[in-house]
Amino acid sequence: MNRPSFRNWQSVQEEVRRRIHAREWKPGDLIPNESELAQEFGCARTTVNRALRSLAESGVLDRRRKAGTRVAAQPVAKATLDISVIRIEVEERGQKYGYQRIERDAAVPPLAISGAMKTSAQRPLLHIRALHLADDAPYAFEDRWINPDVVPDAMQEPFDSVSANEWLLRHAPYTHGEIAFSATSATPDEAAILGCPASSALFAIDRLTWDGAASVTKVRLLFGPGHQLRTVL
Amino acid sequence: MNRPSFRNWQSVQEEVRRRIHAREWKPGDLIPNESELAQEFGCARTTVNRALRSLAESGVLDRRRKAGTRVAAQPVAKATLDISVIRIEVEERGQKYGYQRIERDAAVPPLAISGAMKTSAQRPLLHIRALHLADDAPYAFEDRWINPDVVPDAMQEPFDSVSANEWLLRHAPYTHGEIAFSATSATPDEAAILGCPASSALFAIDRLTWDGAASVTKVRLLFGPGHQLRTVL
DNA sequence: CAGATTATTATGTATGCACATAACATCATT
DNA sequence: AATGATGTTATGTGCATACATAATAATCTG
Repeated sequence: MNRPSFRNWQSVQEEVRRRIHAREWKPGDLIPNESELAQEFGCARTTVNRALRSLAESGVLDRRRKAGTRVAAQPVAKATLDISVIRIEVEERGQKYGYQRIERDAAVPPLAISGAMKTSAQRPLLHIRALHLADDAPYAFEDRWINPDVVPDAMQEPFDSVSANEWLLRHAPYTHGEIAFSATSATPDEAAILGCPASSALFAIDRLTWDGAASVTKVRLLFGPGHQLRTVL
Repeated sequence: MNRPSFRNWQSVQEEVRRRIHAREWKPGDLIPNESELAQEFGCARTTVNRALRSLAESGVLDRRRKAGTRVAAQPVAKATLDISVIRIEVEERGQKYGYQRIERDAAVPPLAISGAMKTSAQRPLLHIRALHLADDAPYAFEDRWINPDVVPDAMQEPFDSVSANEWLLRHAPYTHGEIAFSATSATPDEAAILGCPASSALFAIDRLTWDGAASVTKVRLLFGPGHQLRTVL
């Protein structure tokens, strides 16, 4: 029997996936090296490398120089969440997007905020509270602090029609950030804003972005009961 | 002035990132094509391609054949969550992992389950309920249904010391899956198991995995109040 | 001029080769 | 036997070249 040839990296990847799935290569197993696979598959080593590198990125393989490539013993599923602007998120659900600014002022933030943002405890920050709507119903409550030292232009923005969520993405570049997801019980205030019973279980996204060593903005987004963040594995 | 040369793809990537961050290339802008950049950077087109491809994967650039490469207008932040085995998760927090099986039986699932898993409404599935502990305190409550047609070996497993969470990853290959995050109010039953007040806001992860067209398992993981799922941007 | 055909162009990828680098193995030295 | 130098090996990457492919632009044709 003449073995089929795998002449592009996608088909090599598929074949490797198949062998792992078929348990020909079991979790923890060392697989043949690139040169051997290239010979077997009838393609260049570069092509095999491309396929294996991609599989390593998605967590299926563990690769180490000299040590070789092995099937991930503990296959960590990598779920990639696309965090976009809320307006886009709502529109992609086929709903009408709406926005309401609730509050905008400069204020000295609670210590938890200035601490996390590494700003001076007395320094007033720009504080925005707003509601995002989907089909005229409350969708997400945004509570945001902006560092005016990093984004001075924000002080001139009213954020009454364009959300800070959207404005910042366009005007405030950042280098890195942290994001956390959690569940929280609605305070009476939050419940009133989101139009849900007090103590409802809300889905919370906390995000903190940095431009180098300085924090840009810290935001908490609260989603009403029933909200799901979904993706594929 | 002699321009610096960028002789590896990481430094090319860095330079592109810098230009975008410095607004030399603004969101939506078409950037020079690979050949031009290769010439400017004094490297091969392959190297530029590697850098730009990687940036496109992370959502910073939009690339289309012939149309060229442009800076993403709506930079979607891609948060990658590593979903691993709960035991590993706990151990990585430096805590002692514990496991308790609460229930194991074959039962006809609610319609919501058989519907989602696309199994016959009368078909009994393997039902496991278990508690994961961190430093002897409740950490996560696992409520799982397993499709015995796809994972017959599971019927022989007691799941009293090794969690289904871990056993399945080792013994039940899957091709794809869905995952959803949400917040939910603790039922009295759940509250008792997790040792928290009834109606507490719990963080829920729902996962459904498939092997081709057949569902492998559907699981709901509930985490106690205060639990956060965090990652970097 | 509408619609189909063809050319052009930028990205996508395969290949052979070379060398870099990390990690491990081996052997020599104290 | 501990320590350090050296070699070996598998992956990681760069380069030149060639061709593939998708999408657009230009051209031809009825």
